[in-house]
Amino acid sequence: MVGIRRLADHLNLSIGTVSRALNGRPDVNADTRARVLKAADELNYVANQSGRSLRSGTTGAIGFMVQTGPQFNLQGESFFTSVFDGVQSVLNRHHLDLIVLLCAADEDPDQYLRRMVLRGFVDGMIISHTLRVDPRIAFLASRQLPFVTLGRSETDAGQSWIDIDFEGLGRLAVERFVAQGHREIAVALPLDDINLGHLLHRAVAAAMAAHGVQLIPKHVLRSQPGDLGGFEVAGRLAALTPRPTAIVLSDESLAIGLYRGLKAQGIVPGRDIAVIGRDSLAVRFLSPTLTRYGQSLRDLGIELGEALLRSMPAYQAFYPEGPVHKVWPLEFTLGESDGFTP
Amino acid sequence: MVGIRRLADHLNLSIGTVSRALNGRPDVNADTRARVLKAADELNYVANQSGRSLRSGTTGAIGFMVQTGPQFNLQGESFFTSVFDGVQSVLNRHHLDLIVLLCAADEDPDQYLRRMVLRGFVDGMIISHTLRVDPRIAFLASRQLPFVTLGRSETDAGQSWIDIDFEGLGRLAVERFVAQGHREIAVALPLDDINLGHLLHRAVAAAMAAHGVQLIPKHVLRSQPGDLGGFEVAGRLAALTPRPTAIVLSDESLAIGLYRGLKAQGIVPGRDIAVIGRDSLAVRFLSPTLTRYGQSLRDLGIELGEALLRSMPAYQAFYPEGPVHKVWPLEFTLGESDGFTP
DNA sequence: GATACTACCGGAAACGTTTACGAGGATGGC
DNA sequence: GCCATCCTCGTAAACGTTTCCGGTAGTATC
Repeated sequence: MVGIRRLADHLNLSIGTVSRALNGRPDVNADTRARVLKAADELNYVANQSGRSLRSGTTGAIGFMVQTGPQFNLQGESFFTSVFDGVQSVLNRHHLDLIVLLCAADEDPDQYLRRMVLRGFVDGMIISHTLRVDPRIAFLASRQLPFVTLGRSETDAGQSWIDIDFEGLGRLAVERFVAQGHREIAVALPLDDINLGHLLHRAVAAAMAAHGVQLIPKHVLRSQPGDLGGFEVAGRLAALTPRPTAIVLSDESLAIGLYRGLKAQGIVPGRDIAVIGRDSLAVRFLSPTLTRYGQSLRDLGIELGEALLRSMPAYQAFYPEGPVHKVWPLEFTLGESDGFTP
Repeated sequence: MVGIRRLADHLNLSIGTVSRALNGRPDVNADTRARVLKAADELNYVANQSGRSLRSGTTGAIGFMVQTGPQFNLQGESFFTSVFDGVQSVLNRHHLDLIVLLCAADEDPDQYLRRMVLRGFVDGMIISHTLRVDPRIAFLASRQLPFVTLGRSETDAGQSWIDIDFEGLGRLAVERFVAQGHREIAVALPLDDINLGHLLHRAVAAAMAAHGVQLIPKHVLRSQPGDLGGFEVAGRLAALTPRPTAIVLSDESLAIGLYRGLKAQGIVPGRDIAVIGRDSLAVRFLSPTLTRYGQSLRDLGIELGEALLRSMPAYQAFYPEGPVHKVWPLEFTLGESDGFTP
């Protein structure tokens, strides 16, 4: 292991000068800097991260916490890789690296976040899957660690957030349904207190009410995300009498299981029921094609990365100050699944 | 920020004693230890990771490097979350945390690994997507960092590896095909030099030769992974004259795009062509159902985690010594897609 | 030619922790 | 009563880096 001391000895310089040269400080001669960089490359010296962090208090890494496990199986995935890609492209411009912290399904997310933050690996955090009331936000704020959330929350610590337009999804889907004559409209929501479920629920109810239709409590179908949840929803949907004639889905991959479940019941989307869902790679291959709302996840990731940098003092020279609150616009894709009219 | 010094002052102890108490060293009184733990909890003291790593040379984190980006989009995902889950369950038993390092598609994997390792975040590494000749293995070995690979490689540094049985996949698929009378058999492989492609290719050719059938070079279809690759393969498959009557797929999600592409050509799996693929969550909902080989990915992850711990000196008291080389057994699932006989 | 200033560099402290070493008291055996 | 042993704890030296501070030249100013 070659440290800065050996590098300095090799160059007949002091470690202070070597450090300054490597870190681009102004008070070092251009020639010596070149010499130092050359020698560092030859001896392939790399600064020890622990030493550096200990002294400077920064690590150069940003954490992105996601939840995983059986119930989040297919769901978050093509989703997250696109978002990661966008975030990374921003961070890399500033020599920051993204590390993904995945909380296992059997672990408490609050505890997990706490542990990872206190470990001191990261200079900033991005958290997703925000709950309507989310203790993680208060914790991060209390630690004064820069962070942003993917998803709004009613717990507000003044942080930036970027979110998907679940309210728009609910409103637009309902308006399509109502215009086609539907009155028995259902909505599939997550089980837990994740905020997007609340937003979608409220938006659907409001849009229906605005058209003089009522959202029946029995038509609010809560389930696990992913294909299994969708399958289960299909069963419960088929058992309802009268059966709803239309349904809007909260989760990207609910549609897959829903189609499978409906098929088992002899119900064909677009012929026997109208379905509007969210876009993802997997649902693009459903037949009949799904009518859906999506968004550019890579761009969303870029926005997320920039919002984080805004909140980090070291980078506020590059980005305008102040928190970002942005609801990402929806992109509509017409499919065959909402062709059915009652 | 409360450090060990403030904690020691508060307890009227020396920082040495406090450190020993917290780290479970034997030479500290049981009462004082209890006192220390209590105070640490109350003042919610958490050891600074940089200081600890600097002194002890360990971080308590294990890295799992995966590649992402457009061409790895849907593919690796339900796959990896299951593997991660297994790895994590092992590591957590020893208070190690898993952090996921994802290499963007536009970055050189060797450079990325190098950077992350030299950053000094991790005590050990798991790498996947092993190439037939993989410089990362030599690099990790030269750094003497404990590591294991998910996937064999011809670059051998004596490390442990766990792999999926691609040779079995090729052999068993071919045997099924041949028994059904197929002679024009194709195989879909990855584009790059990833070792699994080589293994599958060789196994298919050998199994066919053993039955007096020849693998025609034009029937080796190389493509990107994922649904897009599968779609492309379908087009090239349909263009071949005479068209192969059977195909075996290397990638978990090729089947999705393949089905879509075949459908566009009016070719139905199980009726016009026999298809055998690999299992994943997404392919389970194809229609006609896919005949496929899979494996318990969570168990594979557990094995992977244990293999890594074996190679770390600090944990060799818990696990038997020596490298692990394990080819994971296949689980067969009969579907409708290989029902076609020429 | 004295002063002021600049450019560059060395010295040394500090970051927070672990751990080798030794000191002190208590205990035990003879 | 003495020596050996054990238990418990304090002291201090590391780990590798960054950064403040001061010092030495050299140059410019008058």
